[in-house]
Amino acid sequence: MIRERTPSTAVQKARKGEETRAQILEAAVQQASEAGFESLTIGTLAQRTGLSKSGLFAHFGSRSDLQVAALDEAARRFTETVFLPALKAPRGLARLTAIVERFLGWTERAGLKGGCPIQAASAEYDDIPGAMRDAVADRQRTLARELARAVQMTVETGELAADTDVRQFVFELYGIVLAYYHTGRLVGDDMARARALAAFGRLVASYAPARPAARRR
Amino acid sequence: MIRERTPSTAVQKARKGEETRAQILEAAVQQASEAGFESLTIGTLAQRTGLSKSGLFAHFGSRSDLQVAALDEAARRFTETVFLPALKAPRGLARLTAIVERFLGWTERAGLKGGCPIQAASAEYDDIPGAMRDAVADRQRTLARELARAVQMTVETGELAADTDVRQFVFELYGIVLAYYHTGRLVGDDMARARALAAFGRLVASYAPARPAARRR
DNA sequence: ACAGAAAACGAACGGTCGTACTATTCTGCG
DNA sequence: CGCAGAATAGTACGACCGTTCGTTTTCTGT
Repeated sequence: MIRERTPSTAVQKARKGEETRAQILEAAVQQASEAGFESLTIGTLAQRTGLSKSGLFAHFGSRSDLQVAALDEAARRFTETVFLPALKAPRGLARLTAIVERFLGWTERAGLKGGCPIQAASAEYDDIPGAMRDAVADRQRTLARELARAVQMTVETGELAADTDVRQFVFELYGIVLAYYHTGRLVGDDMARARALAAFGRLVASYAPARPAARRR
Repeated sequence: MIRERTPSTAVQKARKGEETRAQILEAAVQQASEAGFESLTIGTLAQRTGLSKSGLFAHFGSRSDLQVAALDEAARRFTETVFLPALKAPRGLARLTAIVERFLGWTERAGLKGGCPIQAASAEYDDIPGAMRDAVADRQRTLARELARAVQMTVETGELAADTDVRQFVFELYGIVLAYYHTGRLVGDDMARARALAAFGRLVASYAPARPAARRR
């Protein structure tokens, strides 16, 4: 992976092939964001990257592998854009709120022009067995687990009721995010974001502890 | 298929062509439910219905028209399966609850094997200008309006707070439905349904009037 | 029963799809 | 510099795509 001759630049140079591969994935994620993973076609992508069909194809064993790789790349960016920065906030409600705020419209922050690729993949391959469905189901499980962890911590800081059903909370939280993505194109992003944040506030309030405990620390 | 002149049955027989067209749309909606509208291909559909490609094609001017027709048919079934029966419940919370209960898993009740076609279309064509996007956006607006009407009635019966932000309520309600569809394939339909109904109960409770008013009538 | 209309068919089109194969060009190390 | 191996290009393939068109079959109204 890491490669270097003279480390003149901060970023380590990969071998040429990996660099090209990264460029392809960049284009692929962009395309998937705009028109779904089913629109990831070898020819279109080759044209977009300036490669020949066969040259591009050689980087992945098959179209399916390319799609999965693009999904992985999208997930990597999601983590990088949403979760990692939110870890700087103190655990508990602050961090959970940071996650939600970054979750809403993360694609824009990540430079994607369309919607959330992971959600797109989820909708596209829900009922179609294959490598893509397996990959996307795996990603969704990971996401749910990480959200649950953040919620659990918020319970532990006393900012949510001790008897909070964490999975139920995550379910409702994810619903808000989905509604946000769904509504965005219809009523404008700002409005959708405001509605989503309001909904999140109401959700937190409805799970508030009986007698608000002092926050730890 | 079946054909007759004398109207011995209650249902008036359409001309042969319209009957075939209906069969095609039946197959198309089924297919869209299972694998999305982008999977609606002339060849596949012809094979499914036992028609020739050109024979099928003649019923619609283009693939795009076929897709839109399939979406319209799906929407018709949605109304038939979800809204119309719920109108029998008295206006207010009872009717709203009936709508939600029928909304969850309506595809199964309508005989579809996959997910909700309308939601699939929504995800697929969000960012792709064209006839399909226009059609699906229109459907979504109609749906939001009808949900808002049911919620508004519930406010008027005093079962929701008088200062309820109806659009916000619909936003959150729709999020629950989306989360249900999204979670269903991951954790099983029963579990997802239970979570969705619990979330709906919590949503209603969180918008409860300050001092619960007596229900009208 | 028959004529005219409607419906369905069959073949063909130019394209694009994913994927093999081989050939060429480039890159990085000794 | 030269050479091995990686990276990319080129070409060809069979399959399917949506669509067109002319023909044939089936229906329908009288």
